[in-house]
Order: sequence, then structure tokens, then C-alpha cells
Amino acid sequence: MPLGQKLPEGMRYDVYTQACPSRLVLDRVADKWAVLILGRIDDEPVRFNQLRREIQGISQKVLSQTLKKLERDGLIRREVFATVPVTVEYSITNLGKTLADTIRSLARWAEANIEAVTQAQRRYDEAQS
Amino acid sequence: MPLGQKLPEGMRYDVYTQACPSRLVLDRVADKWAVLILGRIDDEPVRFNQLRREIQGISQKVLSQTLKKLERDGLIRREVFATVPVTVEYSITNLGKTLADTIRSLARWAEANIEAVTQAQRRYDEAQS
DNA sequence: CGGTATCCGATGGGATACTG
DNA sequence: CAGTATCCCATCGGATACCG
Repeated sequence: MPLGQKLPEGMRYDVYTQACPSRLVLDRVADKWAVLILGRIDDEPVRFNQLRREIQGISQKVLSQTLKKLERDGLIRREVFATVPVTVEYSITNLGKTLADTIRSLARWAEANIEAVTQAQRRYDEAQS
Repeated sequence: MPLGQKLPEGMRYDVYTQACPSRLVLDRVADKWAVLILGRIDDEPVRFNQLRREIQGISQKVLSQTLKKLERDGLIRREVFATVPVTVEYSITNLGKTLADTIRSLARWAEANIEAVTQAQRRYDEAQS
């Protein structure tokens, strides 16, 4: 049931009930770092420190934690290669790909509308002062 | 520039640089409560306590804060009616509508794939133990 | 290289009480 | 009804140090 759609009397939107499983997914998606990582890991596999360099501002700890969550959710795959020193590659799964597509449309919205948003913020802030 | 797309050598993805304005938008979007509120406020205006009831689990404080942010970003509109007691109606703006559409596609993804995600989590957890 | 462990300060957000 | 104010605790996340 999509958000914001009309429902028969007496019914509630699933997503707004606390026990709703969709909220679990939302919790994962509503994570800035997870979104950035999922957006970055595309077709070709990426290594840990490569991600760290490309996603500026993420700490080693948070990157590690977020990768684990994404792997647990079946959105990315972690492969270890017994080189010296060890190499670890992260790649996106088929499931993750479908989510990444949706996320990309979000990113496109952000880039298309950042101007309108900052303008609105300026108007709001001036009206307050 | 959409996420995950190939770039000419030496260029970086905008979204991955710290100063990128798109990150500001992402910060707002990557907010579980903001997403739920934006998804709920559709065509017809909604009142404060109505939202509070329908979005289960949100506290008065967080609802108030999040509504303010969304209004500041120009995504929702706040109208006060001088009734007794006072009535406040929140409605979505044209800008907000375009974002809500994107968000709904995210919610659809969640509802369509929650099963696959929880299954992946079970597999992961069993492999760990 | 690819992490984990620990410490610790900032922030988020719930509970409660109060107000125009 | 529609909030604001305060307290307070839990989680987030940065910094640093260490490891296979």
C-alpha cells in the first residue's frame, strides 16, 4: 500500500503502525551513510579503503558498521581474497540494485531541487528575524 | 550527476564531497520521521494532533521539530486559523509533492521487498551463530 | 589492507509538565 | 488544540590505538 493513498474508512496506513515491517526497511534507508554507500557500490566491486576515500567524511567505524548492516540485509555482498595483505571486495546484489535505482531517483531529486530548497530556507529564515 | 554513474578520470561524484549541497537535502530526506510525515501529508490538509495519532510512535516534540524543518525547506505549508481553540493545518507544497512522489517509490520498494530483506537477515544471523 | 576495541563528547529523542 | 520547555538517558559517531 503506497503512502498517502486513500484508504477505506477504519483502515490505517500500514507504514504508520509501529509494528509494520516496512519501518524496518525505512530505518535502514533513512540512513545517510547507507544511502551514500549503496549509491556508490554499483556494478564493479569496491574495496574498503576505496570507499573510505570516495565517500568523504565517513569514519572507518561507521563505514564498517554500515557495510555490515547492508550485507545483513542482503543488499551488498562481501568477498574476501586471500592475498597478502588481504583484499576485500564489496559488490551490490540483485536486491540491492533495485533499491539503488530507487535511491538514485532520490539523488536526482536532490540535485534538481537543491536550489529551490535553499531559497525556501532563506525566505523562512528572513521571515523569522 | 546521478549516483553510481561513470565519470571522466579525475572527477569525483559531487554527492561524495563534503560541501556538496545535495548532502543537505540528503540529510533531510534521510530522516525517518520526515519521510513518514511527507508521505502522509498529501492533498488534503492535516492538523497537528491528527498527524500525531496517525504516525504512531512519534513524539510531540519530534513531530513539531520535523514539521518546522519541512516548512523551512519549502516542502510543506503551515496555516493558522483563528478559531477557538486555534486550528493549524499542514499541507504539502508543489515542491513537496515532487519529493513525496519519489519517497512513495521508496515505500513501495520497502513493501515489495521486506520479505527478501528479513530472509537475508535470518540467513546472515544463522551463519554468524 | 581491512578491520576491531575503547573512550568520550555531541546529538537525538522520549517523558513529563506547562501555556496561549 | 497546538504547541514550548526542561530533564535526562541512549545511541551515534569521531578520534585514537591496536591487530591479523
